[in-house]
Amino acid sequence: MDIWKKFEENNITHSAAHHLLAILELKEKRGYARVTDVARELNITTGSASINLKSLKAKNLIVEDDNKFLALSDEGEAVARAVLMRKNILYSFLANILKVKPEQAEIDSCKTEHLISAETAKKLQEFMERYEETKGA
Amino acid sequence: MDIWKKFEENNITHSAAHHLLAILELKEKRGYARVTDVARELNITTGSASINLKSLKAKNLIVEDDNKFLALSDEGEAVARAVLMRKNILYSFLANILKVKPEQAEIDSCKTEHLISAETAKKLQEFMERYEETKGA
DNA sequence: AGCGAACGTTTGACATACATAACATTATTT
DNA sequence: AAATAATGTTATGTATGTCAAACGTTCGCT
Repeated sequence: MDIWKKFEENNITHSAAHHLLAILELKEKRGYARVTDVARELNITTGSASINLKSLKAKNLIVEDDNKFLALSDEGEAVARAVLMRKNILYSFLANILKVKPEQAEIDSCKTEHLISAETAKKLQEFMERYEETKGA
Repeated sequence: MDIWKKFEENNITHSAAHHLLAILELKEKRGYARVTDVARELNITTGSASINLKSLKAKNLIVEDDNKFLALSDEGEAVARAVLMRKNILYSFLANILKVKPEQAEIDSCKTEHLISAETAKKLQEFMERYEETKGA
């Protein structure tokens, strides 16, 4: 019933996913992530980032130390890595198999990375493995 | 720059797409579509439908006759049919090629139908045609 | 110590998209 | 014609997500 409404029923919104990804990337790239860093990374104002990150803290996806440095919780990191993996699978399928132009493949995989189900992601990956094999090195 | 922000930059929102699809379906199935019919089809209140449809009228995707019967404009129909086509391509790829469970394929294709680019849709379709051929009837 | 920059939060505004509920209008039914 | 039902619109409220601008705190430099 009401399959179309499931669009709203995501564990995570597109915006939230990218806040988590920003922290993941910042931590790996620079070792730390603050509100300002996330805002710069996402090219939004610190006001927006502050509010958005607050709700992610409330959901226990992000933790903050006494110096206001941000980190992903275990759950947050799991979510971020899952999204990242899906995006990579999608991008790879679009760019390498369908031969969609890199720029467009980037956009399309970014738009859908947080929306596809675990089942679809898994089956797409398996499909690509078989496909590469068949194509034969 | 800011590829992740392109999520918002769609011609049409998920919600709007389904309002158009509802009208398309109602017209084909019953010959007419009013605010109430759309609300029932989408399982939202008539209040919400009224407001949502108003903005689609403002964008000239929907026209209304003097009896408040709704129809898609040429542009609205083009948008609706494009979305429908993408959904069918996606569903077919997920269900028939990846063997994603029908229920899940339905959900995933519905979530992404309005997000994938024309290029990706076209190339996915071509890929499937080649794939079916290769599989050879 | 004090000044200014950087940082973070809060406020108020806007846009989308949903809900309820009250209200007006139009149709049906007796 | 009057009562009831169906239809449609218009508040009002919620939630997300953006902005700009004001505010306070904290940090660094002189």
